[in-house]
Amino acid sequence: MGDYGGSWRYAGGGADPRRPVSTPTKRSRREYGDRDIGYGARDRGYDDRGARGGWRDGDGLAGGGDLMSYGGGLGGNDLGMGPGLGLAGGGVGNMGPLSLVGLPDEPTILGPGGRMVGLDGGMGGRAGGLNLNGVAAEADALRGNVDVLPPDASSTLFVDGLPQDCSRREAAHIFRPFIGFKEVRLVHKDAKRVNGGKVVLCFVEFADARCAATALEALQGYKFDETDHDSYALRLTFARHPGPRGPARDDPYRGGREHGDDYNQRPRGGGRR
DNA sequence: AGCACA
Repeated sequence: MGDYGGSWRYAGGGADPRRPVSTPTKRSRREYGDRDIGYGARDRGYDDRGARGGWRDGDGLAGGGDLMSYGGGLGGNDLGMGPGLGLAGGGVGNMGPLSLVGLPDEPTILGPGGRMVGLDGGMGGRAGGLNLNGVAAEADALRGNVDVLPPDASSTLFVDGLPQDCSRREAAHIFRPFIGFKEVRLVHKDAKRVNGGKVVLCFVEFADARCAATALEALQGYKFDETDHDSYALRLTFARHPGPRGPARDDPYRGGREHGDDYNQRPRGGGRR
């Protein structure tokens, strides 16, 4: 591992100085590549509903970002790059003098700065930025893929399958960890079957459709009570009629776009602050 | 499948 960082530019003491710098970008790209983020691609593998891991990673690192909703892996890679580059930067700095001595006639090595010093300084100050940019670009590309939400996506989730004795607090507890979570509204209704008794429905409000989608994905099939007879499994869908409290005034992704969502056009100026 | 609150 160390050899990699050290040889960032001049592999093995300048064995092949002309060799272009091989950035770690490749590796990360590959990782991005086999990331399975297609929305609703598969049929609910609850097992990977390591939801837990999923949203913690992505959302936690996203930092301002509902944008990263689906990007559980993005954050990770992002972080991975950071340290790596830092090392590289350091390597360059240390190697600078050596390289100069060893290969005085290889200007390209010096890079845009034309001077080792310049390059070094540049790396120090900008390394993060540069590479972050690179990552960001890839993230953007990915995001294009991630953006795909079902036509009926909205910022409100409709949750069914909660136990009758589920409290609002209990329900909220499940959704609170997700980025963009706003509130949960429980509704007690009579079951279709007369014998059925009550059924608890739940509407969960998120900042935007993507946040909602993330939670939906993660919690789909969530077993509320593992020990129970049929072990309640949550069923989540997007609410037909996005909430009154308005899908967050700052929600640009509200509701299905390619959908004649006239009902989505309700006044959102609720003024809830 | 089952969708309420304003």
